[in-house]
Amino acid sequence: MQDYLKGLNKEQAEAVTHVNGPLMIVAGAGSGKTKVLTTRIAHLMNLGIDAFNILALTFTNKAAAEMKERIEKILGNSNARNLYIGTFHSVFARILRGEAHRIGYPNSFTIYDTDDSRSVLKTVINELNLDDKHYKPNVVHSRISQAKNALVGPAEYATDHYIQQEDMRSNRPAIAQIYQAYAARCFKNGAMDFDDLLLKMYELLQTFPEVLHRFQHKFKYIMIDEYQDTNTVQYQITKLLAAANENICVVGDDAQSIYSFRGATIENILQFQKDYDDVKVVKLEQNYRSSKSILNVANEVIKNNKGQIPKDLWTDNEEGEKIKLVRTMTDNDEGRFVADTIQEQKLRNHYYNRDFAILYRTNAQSRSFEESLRRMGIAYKIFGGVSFYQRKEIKDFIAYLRVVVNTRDEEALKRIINYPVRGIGKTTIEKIVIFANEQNITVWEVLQRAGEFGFKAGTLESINNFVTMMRYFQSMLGDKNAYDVAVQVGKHTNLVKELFNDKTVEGLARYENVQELLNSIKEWTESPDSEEGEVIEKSLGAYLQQITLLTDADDDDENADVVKLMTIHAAKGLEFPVVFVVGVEETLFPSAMSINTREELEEERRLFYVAVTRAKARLFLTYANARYRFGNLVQNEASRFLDEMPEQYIDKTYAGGGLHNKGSFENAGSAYQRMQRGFGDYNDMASVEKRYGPPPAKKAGPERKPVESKPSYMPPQATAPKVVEHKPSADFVPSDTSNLQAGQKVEHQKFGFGTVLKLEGSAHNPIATVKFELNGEKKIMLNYAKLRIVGQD
DNA sequence: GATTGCGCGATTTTT
DNA sequence: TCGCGCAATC
Repeated sequence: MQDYLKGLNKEQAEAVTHVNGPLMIVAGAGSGKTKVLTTRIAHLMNLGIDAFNILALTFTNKAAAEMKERIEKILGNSNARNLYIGTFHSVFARILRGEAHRIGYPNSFTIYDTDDSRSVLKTVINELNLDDKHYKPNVVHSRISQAKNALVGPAEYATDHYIQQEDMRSNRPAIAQIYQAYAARCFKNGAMDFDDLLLKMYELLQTFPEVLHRFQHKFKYIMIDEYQDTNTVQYQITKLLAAANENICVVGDDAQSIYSFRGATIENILQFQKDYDDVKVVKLEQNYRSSKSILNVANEVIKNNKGQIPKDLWTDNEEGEKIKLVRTMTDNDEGRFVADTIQEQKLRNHYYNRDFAILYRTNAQSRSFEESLRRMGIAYKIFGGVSFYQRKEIKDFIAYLRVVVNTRDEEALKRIINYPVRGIGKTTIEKIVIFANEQNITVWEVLQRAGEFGFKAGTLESINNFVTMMRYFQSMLGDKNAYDVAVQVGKHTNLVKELFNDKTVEGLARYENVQELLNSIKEWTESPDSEEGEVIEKSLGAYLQQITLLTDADDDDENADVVKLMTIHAAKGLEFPVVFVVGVEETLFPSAMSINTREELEEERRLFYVAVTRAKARLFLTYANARYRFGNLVQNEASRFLDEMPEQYIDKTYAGGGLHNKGSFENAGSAYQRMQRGFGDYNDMASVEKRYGPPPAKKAGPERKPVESKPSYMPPQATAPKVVEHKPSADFVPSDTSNLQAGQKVEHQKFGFGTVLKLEGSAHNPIATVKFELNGEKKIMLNYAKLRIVGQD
């Protein structure tokens, strides 16, 4: 027997050693699923199966990276490098990078993230003369996304009776039309959104049998993690790929299916046994993660869901601590309680920050925990906030790179055409877009042939300069790597300089972020290629596609000693010694949006199950009597899920308000009684306010320090004054600036003293660039702003 | 072109 | 309450 098989229990070993033919692993929470998957891959390779022939699909990049790492460890060599392991999206993006031309996209197609998609939708909605207040881009987007994930194209969408009825009912009959226009625009832009990565992959395999055969032959062994969360497209693609060899292994747990909003259907896992003959089914039912108390509570709650695959999850672990159920007065008290408890647990049980996780239903709940943790000086990190790549300055920079790689990308082109300012104004851009639409050519083509469209001489010159610059960047693509191109872009566009000259607090942060971006491109460029066989492309195009699929959860630094804050969704697949599940209240968890049907409610319950089963040793569930929502205090009841938990594993506590409630578990009895009575006299808002004071304090001033210095996860910046105030001289009289010269010293009423660097713009609309002593470089329109000429420099 | 001030809507969850 | 889009000013 191989060494690596020794640490497995009977069922795990059974799953690992099943080599050929379909295999379904029903893996309960904490049952060693990742171990089985990685060991199985190692086993396959040990049997002589080539790494190039193995495909493993996961739901996060992080899960993929972890798998790779663990396989390498088992094998003791780096053969794992050649495995195709990744998320559905990233693996398909990589394949499409070689094949997209077949379906009319450039191979260097752009990947649109959610923001890009919404922005294109907004454009399209306006072009159709529809009201974007009524056809809200995000509503429309989710509708289109659902359709794509269910393999429903624009044509079918428009004719499907049921879909049309739904749209009529919500009074949005034009969604079909928008869908059609949106798809056409994305295509014209040479861009795919997240859903397209799946949809176009499917179309590719459907339309080109030779491509299908090639990949069927290549991926002789297919493994899919979190199968319960696959949607229709994903299901169909894997079915196509697996059809030739039927060596497909899926791992899932129907009790942890929490992505139906993304089109995932639990049917896929239930269907699996019907799709193939002789499906081997292995159930992993021993939990190695959690204490008995925790597991029993989870099991008991999930029993309230109907139609589960029968399984009996058990553990040999100790009974452990009871689950602490804690009620607080407000969300701020909840934050304080959690921070206090973390501090106390660190002292009492010698935990590190990294042993704690705070899990919530919605991202918006993180605020009170951030504040209390910061106040206690406990380092933390929020996962799933605004990603680094979503920041404006980063998106601007990346937009240049995107256009360089794919000139069809109108979305990016519009973003940068006049940024930094180069005299191609709003009106000009509107004209350009109209020309492009009229002639059915791309915006870039209009720019290239600008001479034919009768622009004014000045405008034409600006356009031509822009085109020349972009062509210069493009000319480097062939022989320069991603980093070199990016550096040139930064230089020639003045982007970097512009940010450098902005000396405000935000300006500095933006400059640092762009530097950070350049560093990351460099790092990526220099990271090792695959040793043999496929060389991982280090082109700019490959880089851009890659980063769009990154989320900030992916760059988790395991070693960082920080408390982790994230949504329950983001916590799936992770485990922590001590877990706080917070905000366990009606309307929040279960969410008010999800209590209308049994299906929705059951998904919320599964989510609760996922949350509870993340904990290894200690679990705290907290909920607040009232919380601030949009500025007012709103009352909530305890979540119904709490009633479903077996009492004998629960320790109920009331952690009152204020800072002096440490170790208040002693008064559990009376608190419990008060809870039973529904908190009697604290039940009205007036007394809550009276006792706990007015709404939360204003954000602290500029002294607020981020706990971590990494730019991508800085807590929200306090708003520092944008302009360093200048008090105009008493004798301030605006000068006649018609003969202003570069080099002259001037005073501005608000910006203070500065030196004129250059003059541009037309005679009737002159613009001066002035470098102010206190506020950096500004462009000043002389027609409006008043400058006093102080003298020669 | 850039800044400021006002009014309004927002909270599910993610690749 | 907060952040964003839009209109009004410099």
